[in-house]
Amino acid sequence: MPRQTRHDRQHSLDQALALFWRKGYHAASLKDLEGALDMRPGSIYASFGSKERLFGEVLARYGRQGLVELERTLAANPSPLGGLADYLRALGGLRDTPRPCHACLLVKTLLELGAQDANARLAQELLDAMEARFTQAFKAAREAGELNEHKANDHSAQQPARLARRYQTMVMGLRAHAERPISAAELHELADDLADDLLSLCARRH
Amino acid sequence: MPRQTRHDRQHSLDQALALFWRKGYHAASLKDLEGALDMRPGSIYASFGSKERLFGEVLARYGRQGLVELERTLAANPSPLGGLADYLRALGGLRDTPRPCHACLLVKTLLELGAQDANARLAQELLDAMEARFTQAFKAAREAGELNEHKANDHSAQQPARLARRYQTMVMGLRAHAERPISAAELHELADDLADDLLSLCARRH
DNA sequence: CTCATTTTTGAGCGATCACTCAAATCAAGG
DNA sequence: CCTTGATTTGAGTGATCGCTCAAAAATGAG
Repeated sequence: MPRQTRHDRQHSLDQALALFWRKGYHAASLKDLEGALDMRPGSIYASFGSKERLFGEVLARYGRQGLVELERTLAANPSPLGGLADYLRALGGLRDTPRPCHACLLVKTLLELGAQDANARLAQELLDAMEARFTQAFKAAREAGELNEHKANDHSAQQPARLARRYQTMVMGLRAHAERPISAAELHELADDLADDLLSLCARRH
Repeated sequence: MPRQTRHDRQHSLDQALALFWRKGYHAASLKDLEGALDMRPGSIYASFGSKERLFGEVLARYGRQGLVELERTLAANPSPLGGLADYLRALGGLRDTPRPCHACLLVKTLLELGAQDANARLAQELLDAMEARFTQAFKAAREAGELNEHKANDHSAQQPARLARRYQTMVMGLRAHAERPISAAELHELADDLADDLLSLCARRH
């Protein structure tokens, strides 16, 4: 039988993720990858095909992890709307712990590579998946009676899909903001304010 | 006296802006710039010093234009809060007319270059200037009695500076969203919803 | 026109880019 | 142990990167 590989694929992907997340796709060179993965070019190409395909795998992994994290946060709160507020508040902690980067890799990729690139399209699909999960949560919130009922008709801005889009706008804006050199406390304040706004807008009295 | 230059500096900067805005800093090569500016390398370097410094001038120009546009929108509405809502709604038109890119160049730059880069720091300063202008507008709104008074004390989320930060979060998120392949109508809907949320949050009854 | 001065040109610089492949290395089977 | 076959290596590929500079072109003064 063939010898077993020296490198763990998942671990390599995590190392590549940290590098791409920090430096962006173009600025991360193969020399950088050699260092991050502790692999020589030949091994990298044997394992992943090309820088572009490696980045695609990294994106998919990142997106999957993000969805899992969202799912965990939502599951921890019996109230769907409360769960969404919790998720926003949790993003306020982005600067509490060291990270490769504070902004969302999917948004970074979408902005850096432009809408034509194959990996940017993958990033878009993953953002769509997040938005779909947000929509599902807002639907659950409506069914739980957590939304302002007199506004929740089919033509109002309180539709779950439209709420989800605004919610994602807040998440994207918050994470872009997190990349600016503001303090951890300021970021928490911003995230908490946004969470309060969400609750205020959805559940305010009529 | 010396011969006059064949190229208009401002026009060259506009061409460079379109290129950098569309492709990003790293992906825009000097070959691309030669085409966009209709100048050969020697002329480009004689005029602008380096790709990095040229990009810095482009950023400064973009930031100045953005501030002017904000000022114009705010001046067109006697109500400060209404002006801020108008500015959000106007961003909903980003997909109505062809553009090099729909996202904000300052955010693109901040995310692509990382917080250490000199030009990323310039982008941050320009974002700060925008946020400062937002704060000024919210202060004017408070003085005009357009904010929910019982919440506008010094420790509340209704402080102009905190409102401005949330407002900028919405703008950044909206413009990042604009880079996704959504229709012009959807983008208008999102922008209008965000504008309504802003009015709802600031001026809702108490 | 000639001259003086400045701008513009573009071939070409060294460095680095993503990537290849023949050879060396290593693990498992016999 | 040796053989087998997949894995790993790293020097080297051509292409492109940002950039330079001596020469050519262009302008205004006299």
